[in-house]
Amino acid sequence: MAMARPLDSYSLRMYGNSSIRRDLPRPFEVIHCELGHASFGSVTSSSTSFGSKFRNSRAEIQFPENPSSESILRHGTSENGAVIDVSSSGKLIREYVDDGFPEDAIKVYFSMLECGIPPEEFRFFPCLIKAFGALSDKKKVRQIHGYLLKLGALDDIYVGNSLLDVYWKCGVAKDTFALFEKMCSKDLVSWNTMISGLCHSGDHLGSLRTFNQMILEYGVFPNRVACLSALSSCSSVESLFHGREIHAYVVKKGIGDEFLVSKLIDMYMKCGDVKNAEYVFRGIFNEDSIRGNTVIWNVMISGYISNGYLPQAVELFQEMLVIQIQPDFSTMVTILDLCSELLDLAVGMQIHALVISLGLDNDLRVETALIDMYFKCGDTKSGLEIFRMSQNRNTVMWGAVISNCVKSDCPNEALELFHDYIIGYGYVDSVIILAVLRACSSLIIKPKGLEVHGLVVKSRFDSDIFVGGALVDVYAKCGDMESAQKVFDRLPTRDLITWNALILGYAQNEYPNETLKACRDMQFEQIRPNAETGARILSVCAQLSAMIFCKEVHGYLLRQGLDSNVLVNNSLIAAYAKCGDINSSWAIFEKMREKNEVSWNSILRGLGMYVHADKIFVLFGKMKEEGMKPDHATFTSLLSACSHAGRIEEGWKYFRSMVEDYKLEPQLEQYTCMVDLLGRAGHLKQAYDMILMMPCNSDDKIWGSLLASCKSHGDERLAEVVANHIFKLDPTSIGYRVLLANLYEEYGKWNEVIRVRTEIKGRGLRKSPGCSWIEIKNKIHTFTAGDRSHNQSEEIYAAVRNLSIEVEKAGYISHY
DNA sequence: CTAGGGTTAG
Repeated sequence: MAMARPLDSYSLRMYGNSSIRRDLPRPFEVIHCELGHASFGSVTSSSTSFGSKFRNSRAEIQFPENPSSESILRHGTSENGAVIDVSSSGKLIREYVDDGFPEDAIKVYFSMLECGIPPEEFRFFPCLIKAFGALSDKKKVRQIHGYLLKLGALDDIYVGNSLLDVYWKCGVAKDTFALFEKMCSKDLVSWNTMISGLCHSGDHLGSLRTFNQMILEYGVFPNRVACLSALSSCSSVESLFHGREIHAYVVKKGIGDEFLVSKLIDMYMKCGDVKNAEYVFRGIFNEDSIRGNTVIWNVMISGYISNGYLPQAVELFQEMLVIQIQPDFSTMVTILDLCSELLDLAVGMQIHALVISLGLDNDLRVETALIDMYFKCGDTKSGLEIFRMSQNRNTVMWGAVISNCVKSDCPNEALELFHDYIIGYGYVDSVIILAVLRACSSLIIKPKGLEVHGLVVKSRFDSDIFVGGALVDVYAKCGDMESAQKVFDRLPTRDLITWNALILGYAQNEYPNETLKACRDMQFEQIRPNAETGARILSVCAQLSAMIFCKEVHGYLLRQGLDSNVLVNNSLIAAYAKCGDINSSWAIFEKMREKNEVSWNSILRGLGMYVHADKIFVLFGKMKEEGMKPDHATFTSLLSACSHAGRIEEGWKYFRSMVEDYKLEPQLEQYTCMVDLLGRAGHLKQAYDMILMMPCNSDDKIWGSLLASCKSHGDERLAEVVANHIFKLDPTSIGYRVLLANLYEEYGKWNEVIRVRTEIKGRGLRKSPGCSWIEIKNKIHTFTAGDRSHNQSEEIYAAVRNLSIEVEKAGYISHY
């Protein structure tokens, strides 16, 4: 993705703030004359001088058409008396261009002309063209192009080739092609300029096409320069076919120097052909001159890493040290990346020691890689320490530390660092802004999000889809879908990530209709959802127990060809079970060709709500047979099945097995299942002791389960104790107070009933009424007790009365 | 006088 960068000192120099060097020999006294952005000087002279001509010419360079009257002289004289000749101005121009002062170089040329030297004497046009190119102003390049055309200088192949190159560097591919077509003679350099220009401009296929055209249509055979560019293009488009052809050609011609060798290895690695990369690499052991080339080793190691050959990368690095190839900063950066990948802190620390002994610990890039390594290997403290001690921080290093803090689940730390950063720098880049937005999202802090949003707009990142997606996510997490939609609508383009952020926002905030609409709109834009989109929407379907929603999403995912995805199917199993359609869950489970642990856990959990416990136990046996490893979720499913069926014996068996056979430390969830199981079976004291003895903190759910058991087994004394535990955890708890009151009521403890009910009133607590809903034509209609707001409520209540009569006729006896 | 150079920090 394209990243906006603040202007650096280089570009500042290019635009406006032209620096004129004083330390180089300056034979001419210079006056300034405005010319577009850049300023030019010209020799002090009469009003008829050429300098005054381009002052009036609306930022156009006016090249002198006729030499001035005195120009019969071969050698001009400047005002301070220095003799100027063509060759000394040429040398000066070259010097200025090489040192990065193109404006001064151009001034020298004009001065030369003003001194009466005719342009046709000049033989440094390629250098002058380079100077124009360095101004990064395509208009000025076109002007010198026209000027040279008039002079007839374009017949010179050097001049043409230089112009080609400069056009590429100014990013005007169209003009380059036009010139290339018109050039009457093309040599290898012309072709190479085109091939490498295409390569650098990102048109790798065009680059390879030109390479082939040169050989096949024009019979020009490539040299090593052409091969280097073409190999770069092969790497980028991963064209192993072309790469191998070039490899063969290089071998046949015997032009394999160290640059070509490393490019070839790089090409094979980028194409995923590790075997051939190794083959080329082994060749260097026969060539003493290039065996010690560090870069080749670096390319080889980083190639191994990017192809996932981590042990080989380690081995090669060790070999490199053994045969004493000098590692450089790039080796260190690459190896630190390897440590991060391996999550090997011990080796990372050894590399840190090596970095210090090599004296590379002050290298900004190495320091940044060290910070990254420590964070990724889980040593946040050391990562921060290196950052704090670093003498040479830059935006990349700040980005490394801030984004790693967010990834390491320290969003507060990240926001503090960001605060320090922004005070010192005043601008942000996209990596930092993304990290900060993620921190806001995970902390759900909207004010900070709004502040960063302001910064996003100010820094002109508001049309960046990555940043936009992160902003949508922040607003969605904070529940402000209106703002999320606004940000989304303003994005110039949307991709899967941004759509996902919006859809999940609607889903998580329980807007099923908007969620589905967004899914349809995404489809309309021809963007296909990925498995994660599907899984996350389905988890919302499950949360909402919304059957129609679930079916529609299922159909949608089917049409998108995601029905064979494990993640999607696991979510479908859970969602259908939650919506009460266990048959669909089972059908999906049976049809799945690829199942993982989560698939088994989902179906066990789903079935646990509906079928006989024995079936669950059998299924668990099958799960083990298929080599699946039970985890906490598996045991939660098993234990809750035992609890529903009152199977104490099996409950204890699985609980013990979890600890002993699978070395899984029971969590609150599993303890809750056991307390529920014991309580339902009337082992109230045992259940109570279990809560007190378990190593984790209790919550209202585990106590609530026991309270319900106390109610059904009529132990009002324990109920009081249990209830007090709940009220201590949640003083405003209303549901459990009602449960307690009902318990006393059932056993005729009227004084206690009054006490609890008075407390409820005194605390101003109100129980939110129960609620049910039904889906009709993609709309969810909700109903609460006594609600008459629905416009068909009369008919609805009439239907309810009729149903009640029918139910009683059928023999149902209501408890109330 | 003109083309080109490998790995490479968030």
